[in-house]
Amino acid sequence: MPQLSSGGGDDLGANDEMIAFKDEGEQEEKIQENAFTERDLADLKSSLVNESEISQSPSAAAVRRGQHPGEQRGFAEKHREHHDGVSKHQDGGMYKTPAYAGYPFLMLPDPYLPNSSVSPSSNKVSVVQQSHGMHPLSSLLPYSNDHFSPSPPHLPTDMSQKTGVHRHQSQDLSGYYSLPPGGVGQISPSMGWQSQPVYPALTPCGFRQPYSSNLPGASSYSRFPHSLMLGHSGMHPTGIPHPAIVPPSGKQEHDQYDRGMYVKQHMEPKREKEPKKPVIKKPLNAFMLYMKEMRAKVIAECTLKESAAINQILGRRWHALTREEQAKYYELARKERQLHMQLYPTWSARDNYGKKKRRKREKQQDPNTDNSL
DNA sequence: ATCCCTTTGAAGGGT
DNA sequence: ACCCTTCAAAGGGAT
Repeated sequence: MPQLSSGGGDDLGANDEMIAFKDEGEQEEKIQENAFTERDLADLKSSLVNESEISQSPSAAAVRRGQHPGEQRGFAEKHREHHDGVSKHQDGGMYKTPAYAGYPFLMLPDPYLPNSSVSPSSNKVSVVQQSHGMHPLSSLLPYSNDHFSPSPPHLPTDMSQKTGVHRHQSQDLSGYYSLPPGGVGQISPSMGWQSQPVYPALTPCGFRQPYSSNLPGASSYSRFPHSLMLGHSGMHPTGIPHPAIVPPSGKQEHDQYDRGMYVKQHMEPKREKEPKKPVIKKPLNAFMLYMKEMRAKVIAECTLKESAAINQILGRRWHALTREEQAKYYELARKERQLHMQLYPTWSARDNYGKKKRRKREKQQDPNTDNSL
């Protein structure tokens, strides 16, 4: 699929090309597992937490994707092939599912808005956040805007008016991202959810539920904290506020749920403290975008809270997605990278190295004792 | 208060 | 080209 830029297309983003899945090799055995018995399902249900290696889901995914002969190829090839077959119909069945109850991109900082100058040289971008602004990328997705339209209570709906910025949702996205013509439109979900039963069939979550059902649930939906959707106090050196910019204090994701709260927390404390350089975070990859979107749904379905467990589910669901479904997120991620690159041309992922301490590095050193030398 | 966990993908550096 | 490491989100749990 061309526009996924297997090198071609745009030279901005790194190839979204999908390297073969880590567990792609497992698919051999998965083929044997095609006879996925109910007993397996039962086992899975009871031991999903640990069975990420067992990868039933990938097998399930294999079953779904296995409709095509060349199932064991790398994902890039799969994508390529799939996009050859795409563009049949645009009804986007999958997107109609309530699972996509609105996409975070619908609310974005001005830099992402059509009329906002994305050019790094412009400082005129309003810092005020739009509540019902439409992300240019959102046009990529059939997510109905009205899923998000009832603007969250904590986000004043007239904010856009304050900014004096009007957005033209109908404007051509490619204009903002310098995308190759047709790059956007080519993403067309075709297969829809008809083949979705894999996971949902298992259980809504296919997961053991260690928690009682007193979860925030629906409230989680109202705060879709996409990195691109909410404003921050972070400011790009150019003056352009960008969600990727996080105040040195970090923890942006927790604060951004409620802008009011965010402001409150950041107005008084250490005002005169030397303004350390804001951290520009990495653009989200396809899976991260998918997680952001689906996390709330999984939480609601599975009454889970632990992100580690949720992420396991999301990881399996990710593999269970059809190529078309995944392609949507790959494309979004590609555009995020493009935008990120436009906003912060000099930024490097390396800039954030060491910001998270060392984490598991030493952990990995432990098991293998050869590091002891 | 900080780090871990857990997932996939992107990116950078080393070989 | 390939391999390894780190980070991106998330939030409960552990330290």
